[in-house]
Amino acid sequence: MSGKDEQPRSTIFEIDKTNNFPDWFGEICRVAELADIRYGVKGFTPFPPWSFMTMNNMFDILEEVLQRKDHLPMLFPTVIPESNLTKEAQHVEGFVPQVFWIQDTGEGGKLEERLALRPTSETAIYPMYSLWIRSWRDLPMKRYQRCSVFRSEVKSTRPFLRGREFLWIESHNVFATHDEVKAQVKEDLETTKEVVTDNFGIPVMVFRRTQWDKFPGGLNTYAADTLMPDGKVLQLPSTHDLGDNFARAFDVKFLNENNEIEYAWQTCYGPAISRIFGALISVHGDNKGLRLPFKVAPYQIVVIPIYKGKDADTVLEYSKNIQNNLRKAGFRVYLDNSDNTPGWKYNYWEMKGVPIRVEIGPRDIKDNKAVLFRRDKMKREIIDIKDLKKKIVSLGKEIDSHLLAEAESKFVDLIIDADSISAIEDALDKGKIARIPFCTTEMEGKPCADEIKDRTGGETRGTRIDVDEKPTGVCTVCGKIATEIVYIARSY
RNA sequence: GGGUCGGUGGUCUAGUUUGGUAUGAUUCUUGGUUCGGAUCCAAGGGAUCGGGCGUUCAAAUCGCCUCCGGCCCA
Repeated sequence: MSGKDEQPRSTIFEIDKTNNFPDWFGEICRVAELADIRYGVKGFTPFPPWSFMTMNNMFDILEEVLQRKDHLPMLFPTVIPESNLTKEAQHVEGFVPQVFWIQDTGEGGKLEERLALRPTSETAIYPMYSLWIRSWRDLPMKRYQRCSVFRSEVKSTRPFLRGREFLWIESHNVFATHDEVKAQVKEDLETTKEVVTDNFGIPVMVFRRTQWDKFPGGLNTYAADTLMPDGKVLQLPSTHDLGDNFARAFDVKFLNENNEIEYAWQTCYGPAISRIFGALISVHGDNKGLRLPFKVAPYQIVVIPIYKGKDADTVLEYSKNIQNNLRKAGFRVYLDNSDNTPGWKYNYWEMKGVPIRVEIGPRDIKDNKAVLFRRDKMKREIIDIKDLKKKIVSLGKEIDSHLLAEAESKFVDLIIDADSISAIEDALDKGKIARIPFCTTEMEGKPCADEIKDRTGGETRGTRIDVDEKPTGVCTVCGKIATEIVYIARSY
């Protein structure tokens, strides 16, 4: 055995993410134990610990930001009576086709009124808001709930990206004026940026959606899109200016300072953590598996003890001490003292995406050193054991900013200005996003968007609100004076 | 919603053309061996072949229905 021409017999995970993204996604869900599609009900999947722990960390970060901005948590029932669900006409049209209904109980019992599994909770919450809000002194009311919602999607479902039950936070806010609503929308978009980009390392572009693509029943929808490895965009948190439409439908009124009754103004904001998790693994993952940000990884550090028979006790005890010390310092640490060989453990935890690995062997103990490995760059360094905590703190930050920087690099040269439908198609075929002057995002512009969709497969994502852009010239489709610049992308 | 391919121990898979005792690997359990990039050996466990109905002496295999999944298109 020369040992030189031996190939590794197999790998725990090795798939070309860039050229084979659908396979990559399905396999990583299975191998890393993120979602188990064997449950047997379309669009419903159990989430094992590895994905759920990560999503919980993501929820915690989001809730911390919301609470810092004066939103209070609450929880409503899962079911909504049909009469409430159908109070706002456009909302009905938008959501009822996707509703799961409960109508029976026990053996042959019939409910007097059908109950909907909430597809979103406006129609559950606002009837209660109508009771809870009496005076301008009750406003603003800023509340949110962390829950799952149910939508009978007709499109093909995928774990995390499109499920029929998904995990999210929905924030429902009530104000005395429309100006406050606009300020809340801005705050929500800042929250999105802080949470999704600064904490999860996922860059986004923020759009005001077109009138034909807004939240059913609202005035305007604002949404963040990110870019997936296959060149398609994915909608992440969206926030909605509901105007006073729902207040009128659900009778949410308050007495103002002049003792006059007024309808309230509302917003809602719905970051779907399970979907953001899908984006997170897709954006950061590489051919060897997951690369989880330090801030959200269930285990931030895995300690791998390395020993021959006679060293076992010493090395194990030493490793346990390191684990305890790191835990005391507030890190999430796992010590892998299973029977597998070190090489197996390296591959396994790299596939799982643990950001930092500490290797401890007899040599290191003797020299007061440790081997520190970072998953994002697959690089090792040998450090003094006394510097361990300090190094981990700085390395954790470095990993997260490196993951973000790498993701942002995919946005460079992403946008191509197009002046014709064939130019749009060209751009999309290259995996780019097309930017065009457009007649209008009011309903009158829909035929132009439909034509683009038919001929290029691209969807009109709306107008950017995180950059200032002024149109010149005419609509790329109909030739009327352009009033807006819109972006066209293939999407999920 | 349209099209298409698929479903066989926990996982991956052979077998389906030509109906007749279901193949191999891996995982798992036990014992030993090994441990700085997937140790090796031995023994053991594990499947009413997605579900239902039909054809047949006989169905993983043929037919119909259905559920679930992958991919492509709208």
